Amino acid sequence: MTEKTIDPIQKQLIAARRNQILEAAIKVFAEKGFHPTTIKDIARAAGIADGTIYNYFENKTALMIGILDLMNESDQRDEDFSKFTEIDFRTFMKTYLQHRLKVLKADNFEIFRVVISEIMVNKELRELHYHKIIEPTFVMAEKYFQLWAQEHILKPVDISLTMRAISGMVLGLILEHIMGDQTLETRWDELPDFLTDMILDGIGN
Amino acid sequence: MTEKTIDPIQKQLIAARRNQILEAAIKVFAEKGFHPTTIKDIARAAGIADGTIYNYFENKTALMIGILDLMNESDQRDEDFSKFTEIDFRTFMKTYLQHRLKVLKADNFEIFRVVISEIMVNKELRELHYHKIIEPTFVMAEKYFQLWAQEHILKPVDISLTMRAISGMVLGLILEHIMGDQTLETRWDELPDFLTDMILDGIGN
Amino acid sequence: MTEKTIDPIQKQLIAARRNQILEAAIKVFAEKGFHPTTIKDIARAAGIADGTIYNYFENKTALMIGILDLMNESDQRDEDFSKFTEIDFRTFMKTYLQHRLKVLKADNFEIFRVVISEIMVNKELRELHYHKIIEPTFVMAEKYFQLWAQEHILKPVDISLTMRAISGMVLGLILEHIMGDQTLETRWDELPDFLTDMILDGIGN
Amino acid sequence: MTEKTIDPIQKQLIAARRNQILEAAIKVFAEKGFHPTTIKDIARAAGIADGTIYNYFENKTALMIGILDLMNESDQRDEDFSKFTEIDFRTFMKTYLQHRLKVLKADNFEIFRVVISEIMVNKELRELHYHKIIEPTFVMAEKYFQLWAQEHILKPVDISLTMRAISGMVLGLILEHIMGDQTLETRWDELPDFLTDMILDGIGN
DNA sequence: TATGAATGAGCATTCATTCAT
DNA sequence: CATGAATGAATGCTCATTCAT
Repeated sequence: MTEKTIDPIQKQLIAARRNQILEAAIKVFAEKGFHPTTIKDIARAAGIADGTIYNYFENKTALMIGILDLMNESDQRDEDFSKFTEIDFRTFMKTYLQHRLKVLKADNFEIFRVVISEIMVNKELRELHYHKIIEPTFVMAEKYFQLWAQEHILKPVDISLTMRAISGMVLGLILEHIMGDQTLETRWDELPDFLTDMILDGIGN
Repeated sequence: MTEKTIDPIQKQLIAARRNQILEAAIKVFAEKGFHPTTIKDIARAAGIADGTIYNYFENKTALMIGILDLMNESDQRDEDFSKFTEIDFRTFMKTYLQHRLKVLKADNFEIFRVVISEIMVNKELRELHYHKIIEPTFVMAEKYFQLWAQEHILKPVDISLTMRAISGMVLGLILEHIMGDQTLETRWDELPDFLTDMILDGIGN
Repeated sequence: MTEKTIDPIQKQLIAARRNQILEAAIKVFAEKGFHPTTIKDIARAAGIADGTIYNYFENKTALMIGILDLMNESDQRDEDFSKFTEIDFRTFMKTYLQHRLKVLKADNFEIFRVVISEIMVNKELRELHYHKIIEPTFVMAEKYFQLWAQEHILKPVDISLTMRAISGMVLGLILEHIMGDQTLETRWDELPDFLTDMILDGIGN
Repeated sequence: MTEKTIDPIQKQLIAARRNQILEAAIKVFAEKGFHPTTIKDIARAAGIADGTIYNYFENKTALMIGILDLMNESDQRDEDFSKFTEIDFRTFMKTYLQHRLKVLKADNFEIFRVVISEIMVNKELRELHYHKIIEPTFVMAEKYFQLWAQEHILKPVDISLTMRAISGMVLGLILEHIMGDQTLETRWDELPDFLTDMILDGIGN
């Protein structure tokens, strides 16, 4: 009997409540991990009732998906390769790495650990993550690499594998950091410069 | 009054039973993941009673630790850097990468996913893994890198970060593969050669 | 933003549900004993789900504590020594013993057995019982005994030990009854008179 | 095929092993209580294998029965009323109470707690205890009380209830001690004299 | 829409007892 | 008779989810 008018104010309220819940979920997941966290934990952290969460998310996994979307959005908000076509490749690389490695600073350290862990093990999350984050990134990056290759800024390398190697290196370093490596924790800020040189010049004599 | 001699036959029986259980655990964890797997699942897969598992492992997490040890052992059995000091660095790098990337072929694909996921999120496992696997590897590798640096086979790079970047790259590529990247699955065998060139020569012109 | 006012109706509902569960627990504990009784037994007897019990009691032991509290409350409701100061001591003694020994009649026979048994063996229950029931009783009784001693109604006996001897006698007789003594079961109602004479006059010539 | 000759040496060995097990059981039960103690605990304490216990005792409850028998035996070894007929009643009472209250000193404090607790709740133990310990004691004691009554050492009281009141008082005081009463713990040794006077002379003026 | 009490399936773990060696 | 590995039934407790109010 209720009209299905799309009330924009309603929409905003819903979005606000969703965010409130997601922020609470991020906080608690980061502290306790995905499995040990209960819906009650999240509800308490959000200052609402357990049941209310189910008005905005289908189930516990949907919260993870929501968090993933949030991360994705913030990535896309930040990421803008277009301005880099003009500047030189070394500067681009440094800036890109700086940006990618910065996510681990501040508070998102722990939630990253939890999200990646769950992605690895949950097929639904994994596919979502791949299609909404990994794949588009590769597709877009490929265009730039082709451009740079054409302009002989890069060697005529295999772009597809190169991209995967570089992004893999970033991911792997983040993981090593997450795993507790002290060296990386101490020297994290040196990485953008160091990696850029290594990627562009190699380590062999 | 019978002496508590350590019966070698007993020892073998115990080791055999432990392996029987661990193999069952690997099989079921790989299929269903760590959390969704029940002790009953593992017992059934091993053809024994639930309780028997607890004669050999303190709890469910101890099974993960056992699997980690197994992987570690098989790594150490395979790994022998000593023969490499003589041959040239490019060959070494290819061989090393071949070896490291090979683990994902065969059946250990899925269990890898599960083990890494759990390591990320379980402090006990994480620390164990770091101290028994990561750290020793870095310590040993560092010696070789220093040697190569002295002989000017390498540029005078920062060894500590270089090692972490390379191993991170391997780890990251494995993860990207695990995450479902089709390109990596198809072209996995090209990686040793490709990565070696990239690491030694860089991609910049 | 809604105030967390303590809704009196909520409070009553909670109290009602607690009592419902406790009554079921008393019933089943009395029939089967504490250890042999399962949470499922109690839930079934209360006509609710297993999990619901844990919304009102932290664990199985907390049910015992709840029962103890219930007994304590009913004791305190009944017990009123104040009216006795005026009347003669012999009458007081008879009335007191009548009251104390009455608890074993009606249905509380079996639950008493179970509760005392568990108190003896569970430190938490034991200390709770001592501080909430035994100790206050002794403190209050001591005042009356001192009064009677001052008025030379009593011999100048050691009040502290006297109280313990009398209450011990009551407890011991209850236990002997519980243990299955037929004589006590048959002649239970004679005890108040009999014990009063014995305590006041002694049995020696 | 084995001969059923009653080998007296065999018999002694069996008795020795039984006692070894019972002593271990007493030790561990006293420490941890009946239910929390496992057969493995007892086996370890006795320095034998789990299964061996089942060659001497049918099940865990049979161990309790064995302990009860042991206590009973030691009681009967100590108890000899015959020498008391000659001496005066007051001395008899003191000696009897001294003996009965002494059991709580030394180590049998904790095991007493556990045994009584289990007797209260286990029908088999309860009936055994009543018929093998309580009843015979009452029967024997009744004879002496009748003698003393005939000789006008006692008032013409109801012997049956008197006995139960006195033994109940002893039991009750033991329980109050067990429950943690500090006064009784401190002044335990005063009880025989105090109780004797109270029982013989009463507390009323 | 918000609530939070009720639900009940689900699971790790324990442990008395058995029995082949 | 001694052993102790194997058994598997049994259970307290958790928690995602539902739904009446």
